[in-house]
Amino acid sequence: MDHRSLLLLGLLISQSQHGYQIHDFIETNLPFITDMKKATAYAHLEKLSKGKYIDVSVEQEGSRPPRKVYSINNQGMELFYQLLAENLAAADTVFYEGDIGLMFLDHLPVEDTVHYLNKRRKDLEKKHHAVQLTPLHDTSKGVNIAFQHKKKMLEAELSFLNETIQQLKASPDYNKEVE
Amino acid sequence: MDHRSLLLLGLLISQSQHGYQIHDFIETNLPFITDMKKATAYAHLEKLSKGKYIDVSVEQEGSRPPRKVYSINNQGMELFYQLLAENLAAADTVFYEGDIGLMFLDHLPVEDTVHYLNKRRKDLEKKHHAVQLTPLHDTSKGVNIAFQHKKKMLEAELSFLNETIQQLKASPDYNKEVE
DNA sequence: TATAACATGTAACAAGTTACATGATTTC
DNA sequence: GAAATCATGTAACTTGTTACATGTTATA
Repeated sequence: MDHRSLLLLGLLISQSQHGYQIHDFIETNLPFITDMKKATAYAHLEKLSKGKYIDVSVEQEGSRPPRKVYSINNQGMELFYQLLAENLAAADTVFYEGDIGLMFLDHLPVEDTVHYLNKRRKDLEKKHHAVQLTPLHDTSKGVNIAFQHKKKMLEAELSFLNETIQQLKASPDYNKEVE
Repeated sequence: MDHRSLLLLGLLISQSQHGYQIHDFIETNLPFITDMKKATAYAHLEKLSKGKYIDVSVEQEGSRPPRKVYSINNQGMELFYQLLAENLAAADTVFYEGDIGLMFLDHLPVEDTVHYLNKRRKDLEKKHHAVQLTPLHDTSKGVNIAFQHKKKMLEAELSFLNETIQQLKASPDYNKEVE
């Protein structure tokens, strides 16, 4: 909730924008930070606007669909700083759905577990690769740090997975024939 | 969704249990794996029961409130293996809310950012400490691995935070007087 | 000429949480 | 005698997603 408003406000600081534009920016540039959907972005912008945190002005080019251009105002800046402080100061609790599968790997033959975890690793490598390739045309220090964080966490996942797979393969009841 | 059913089914394999008991177990033993709420657990158990994946029998001790004891059946075991395979094979996409704050740290004086991130670090250290202290009376290999994963991810967070704070402190416009 | 991109919005749906209701028993 | 624990459940609410409706303009 809060972090979505923070994101929208933050993006409006660098320039006034309309909803479509903001969502488009998020989708093409920040797919590793959030997957906020269009309808959600529009709804939040309207809510921020109703709360007087952002101002609206309707623009229109020719007979193209009119666009609502949002600009952050003083109240919005105050809210931004408040949300930013809260966000920076708190370590959000992250739950990993994948941990639940791990909990029950005793119920499978080691070979099967290794087979599935190898798939997980491939999946992960693809994601890691994608983050690597992200163009950082935005040279903002902060955005860079956020990307570094994301990359580091993916690498931790990858290193954990590799260790775990090795460990399982080293177990006495692992049948090497299946490879 | 899926991972919640997987968890409940998995816990029912080791023993038949009633909802209160299962939720109690989760709350006291798995606070780092999930924070599934009571109402959610009950609802999922009822859904699994309606889907014929688990059987119910009502027990009652004296005049205490009756309890619905759930047992996993063959259909449930099949579902369990299917959900387990899917869970193990997929790397779930994790978004870190904290990344959004990081993105905008350019908008604050470095000293403020450092101050907030130090708070974040304390918060994180507390969480890391708590995981460290978790009693692993359950000696299941899988549960252990899941906990190791959680621990490793927290350590990656911590290491990232330390590096980032150091980096910020090393920036030319960081004023050491404030410490 | 079809379809993708531009631009906004709404209604239905999905999933989970909060808060409460009920009522017995054990503990402070 | 009050409060916590045991045991289940429901209704209202929150948040976000999916899918669609609308209509123009650029592109294939």
